[in-house]
Amino acid sequence: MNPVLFLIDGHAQVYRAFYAVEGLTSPDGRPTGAAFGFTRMLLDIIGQHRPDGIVVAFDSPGPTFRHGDFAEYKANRKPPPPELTMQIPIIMDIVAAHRIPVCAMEGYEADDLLGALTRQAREANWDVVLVSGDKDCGQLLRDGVRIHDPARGVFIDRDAFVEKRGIGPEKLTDVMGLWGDASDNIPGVPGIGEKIGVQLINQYGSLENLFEHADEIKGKRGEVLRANRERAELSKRLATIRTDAPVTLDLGAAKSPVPDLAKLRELFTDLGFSSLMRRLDPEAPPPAEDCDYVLVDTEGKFGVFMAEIAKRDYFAFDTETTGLDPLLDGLVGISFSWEEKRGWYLPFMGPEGSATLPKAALERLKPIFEDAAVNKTGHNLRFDALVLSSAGVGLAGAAFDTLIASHLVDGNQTEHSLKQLARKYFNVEMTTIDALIGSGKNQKSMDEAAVEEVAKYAAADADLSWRLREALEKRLDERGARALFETVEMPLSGVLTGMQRIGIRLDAALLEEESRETGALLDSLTGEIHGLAGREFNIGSPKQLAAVLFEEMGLPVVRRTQTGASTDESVLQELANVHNSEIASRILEYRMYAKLKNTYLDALPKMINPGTGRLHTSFSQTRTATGRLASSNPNLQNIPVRTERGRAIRAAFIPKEGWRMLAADYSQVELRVLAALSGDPILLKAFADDMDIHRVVAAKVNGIAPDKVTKDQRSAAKAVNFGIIYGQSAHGLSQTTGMSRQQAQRFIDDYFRRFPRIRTWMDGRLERARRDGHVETILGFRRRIPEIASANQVRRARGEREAINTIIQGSAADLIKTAMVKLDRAMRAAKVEARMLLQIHDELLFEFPPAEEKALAGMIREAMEGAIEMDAPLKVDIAVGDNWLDAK
DNA sequence: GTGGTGACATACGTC
DNA sequence: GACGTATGTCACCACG
Repeated sequence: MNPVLFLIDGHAQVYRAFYAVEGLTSPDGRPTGAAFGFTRMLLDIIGQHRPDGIVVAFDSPGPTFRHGDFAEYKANRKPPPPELTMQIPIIMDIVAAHRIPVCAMEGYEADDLLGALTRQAREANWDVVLVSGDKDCGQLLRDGVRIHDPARGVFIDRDAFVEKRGIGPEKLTDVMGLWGDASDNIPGVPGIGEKIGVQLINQYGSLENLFEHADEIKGKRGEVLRANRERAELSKRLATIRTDAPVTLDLGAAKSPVPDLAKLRELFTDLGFSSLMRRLDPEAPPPAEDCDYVLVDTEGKFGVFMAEIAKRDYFAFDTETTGLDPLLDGLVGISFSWEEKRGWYLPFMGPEGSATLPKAALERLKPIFEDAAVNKTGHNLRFDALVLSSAGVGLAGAAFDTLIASHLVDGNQTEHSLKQLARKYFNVEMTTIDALIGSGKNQKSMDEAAVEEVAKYAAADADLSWRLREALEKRLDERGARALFETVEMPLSGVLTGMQRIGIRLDAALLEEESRETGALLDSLTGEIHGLAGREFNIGSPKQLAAVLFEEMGLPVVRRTQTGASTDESVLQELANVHNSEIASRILEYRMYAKLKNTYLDALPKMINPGTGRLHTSFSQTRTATGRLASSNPNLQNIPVRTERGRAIRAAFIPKEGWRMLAADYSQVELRVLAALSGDPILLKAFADDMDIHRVVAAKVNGIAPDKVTKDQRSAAKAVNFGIIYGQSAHGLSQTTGMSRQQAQRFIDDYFRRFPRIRTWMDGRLERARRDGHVETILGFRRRIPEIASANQVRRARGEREAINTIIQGSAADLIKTAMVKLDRAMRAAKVEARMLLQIHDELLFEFPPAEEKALAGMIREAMEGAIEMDAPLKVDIAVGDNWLDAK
C-alpha cells in the first residue's frame, strides 16, 4: 500500500473555519474562531486519518497569472474581514509549531500548488488526499488521488465524482468553461449551467470540439455559444489548475511531522484553546518530572552545597516565608537552582523536631547574595529582596526577574504566576501552595509544613524560575525588549524595593481625630437621610437606596445599571440640581464622607507596620497594560487631592522626625509627550515658551488671543486636552464637562482643525496598530490591541482609544521610570540621606534632612527633566513642606 | 440552619 | 484611558 500524503488547501479551510466558528475570542479578546476551527480540523485529520505526510498550501497575496489573463478574476471577492486576516499569522504559527511544511508562492493560488504537489507525489508513488471543499479540485482526481471534505467527513474518489457530476474529472474544466464559477467571477457562457454544460461536453468530448461543431447547434443556444466562444475558452483556462508551478515537494519534511508540543501548549494557552490542549497529549495529565531536589539539613550537606554554589557566578533562588508580607513575615527557607531539574533547599524553620540550619548558615550565604558579580534569577525578586533584607541580608546582582520579563513579553496578560508560566512554557503542573499548607481557616504556615515537602515545593520554584529565564530571554530578544528590561525595568525593581522597605511615616493621631469628626458628621447625615426617606435603610446599599429614591419617593430614574437603577454620583448630582432633591444632596455628602472614612481615615492607620511604625505600600511593576506602576496594600497612588476635606488627609503623611518633605511633579507630562510624538508646532512652541498650555489651546481653538481667553474657555480646553490623553469620545467629554454631546463634538472638531498634526499623528498610529496588532511606547513597551480590528464599532472604538492612550500614558511612564533609575543612582553616588518614598505616576515624593534640600532638588530636576531626550522640554515643579499637603 | 468565603456589581479615590 | 479598595449581595460550601 502506498503512503498517503494529505495536502491541505489552507485558505479554503481557514475561511470555512471562520464562518463555522463564530464569536470565539482568546482570554485577552482577540478573535480566534478561524484559528480554532482550523486547528481542530488539523488535529482531527492527524488523529483520525494518521496521514504519512502533510503539507499545507496557502494563497499568496497579490495578483496571479490568472489576473494577467483576465483582470476581473475574483474581482467580486470582498476583502476578507480584518478579524479573519489577523488570525492568519496565528494559524501560521500553529502550522509551524506542528512542524508541517507550508507551501506558498507568489503568483500562484493554493489550487495550483496542490496540483503541482499532487503530480509530484504521484510520481513518487504516494497516494494523495486533497483537503479542500472547492469544486475545482475535482479535476485533480485520478487513481491514487482523493478529495476529503473535513466538514462533511467524506472522501471522494474518481468514481464518486463521476457518479455525482455525471462527467469524468478530466472534463471538469471543459464544463466549467461553459458553466463558469460565480464565486471566482469566472464568466462562462450565459444561460448555460452545470446540467447543460455536462450534457454538451459529454456529447462533443471537449470544449474545443464543441466549438468546431458549434454551427450544428441550433436555435438560441447555438447563437449564444458562437457569440461567447472566447469567453468560454478564457473561462476554461481560468478554471484549469496548473500542475507545473515551480515548487518542489519535500516528502522528507512532510513525512509524519513531530509537533513542537511546548510551543503548541504555549499558543493554546494564549489563545484559550483549553479543549484542544488535551488532544495534544493523549496521556494527560503531564507526567511528573523526574527531578533531583536536595534537602540541605545537616552541616555536612551544607558544606557540599556551599562548595557547589561557590563554583557558580549565577543561580536562581526563591525564599519561603511564614506569610505574604515580606516585611512582617519570617524567613522559613531558601531554595536554589542553577541547572534544569535540579535544586537545593535550605530550611531555617520547620515543625518542632525537624532538622534546620543555624543562623550561621545564612551568614555564610550573605556575601554571595551581596556580591553584584553573582548574577541572580528569581520570580518576583522584590519580595525575596525584602525578606532577605529583614533577615539582615542584602541583595545585589538581581539580574533577571522572570515576573518582570513575562510582563514585558506579554503585558496584556494579567497573570504571571510561576505556576501559570510553568504550564505555559513547559507544560509542567506545579504543586499548589494549598496542596502543601492547606487552605481556608485550617491553612498552616510554611514553617509548620514538613520540611521534606517544603523542600520539594521550594526547589521546584527555583528550578522552574531558572528554566524560565532561558525561555523568557529568548522571547525578550524576539520582542526587542531586552534593553528596556535590563536598563530600566530591572534597575527600577531595585529602586522600588528600597522605597517599599523604607515606607512612609503617618500621623495616625491626626487621622484618628479626622475619623471621629467624620464619624459624627456621618451620624447626623444618616439621621437626616432617614428622616427625609421616612424610614431607616442601609444608605451604603445601592439596591436599598434605589428602592427608596425611585420607588418610594418617586424620583425619576436617570440611568440604569445592569441590575437596576443607577445611583452613582452623576445621577445624584442631577437629582439634586435638576429636581431639587434634598435627599440626593445629603446622600452625595454622605458618600463622600463615608468614602474618606472607610477607605483612608480608618484603613490607613491599621496598616502601619508595627516593626517600623511606618506605612509600606506594595508597588507592582507587572499589573498594568500600559507600563504604569500600581500601588496596593494600601494604594498610596489614590490619596485624595480634589476636595478640600479629602486633601486634608495628605497632612497626615509626614517625614521622619526633624526632616522635611519634597514633592516633584512633572508638569503636563502627557501633553508634552503628545507634543513631542506628534511634532505639533503650536504645542511645541507653547511648551518651549513655558506657556499655560490649556490657555494656548483655548485661544487657538476659539481663534482669539491668549489673554482674551475666559475661564470657561480655558477649562473646556483643559477638558479636551485630558480627553485626548484618555482617548475620550465626544460622549465621554460631554459627561466630564457637562457640555452637550453636540457642543463636545464641535469642540473636538475645532480642536483637530487647529491641531491637524495631532490628527494625522493619531491616524498614523492607529493605522500601524491595525497593521501590527499592537502599539509601543517610546522605550518599546508593547501592548497588543486586538480589538482594533473588531468589526463591532463599539469594540473597535474602544481599541482605538486604548491604542492612543497606551502610547501617551505608557511613554509618560517610561519617562518617570527612567528618571527614578537615574535619580536613585545620583542619590547613591552623592551619598545623600534623603529617600524616595512614593511614585504617583507623574510625581515623586521624598523625605530629606533639611541640609540636603538644595542638592536634592538639583538632582531631582536633572534626573527628571533629563530623563529621556525629547522634542518637547520636560518641566518639573518642586515644592517642599512639613508634610505631603504642605509640599504642594 | 448557620456562618464563612469567594465572585460579582457598584461606586469612587487617583493620575 | 489606567488602576485599587470599599461595601453590598448572592451563591455556595462545610460544619455542627
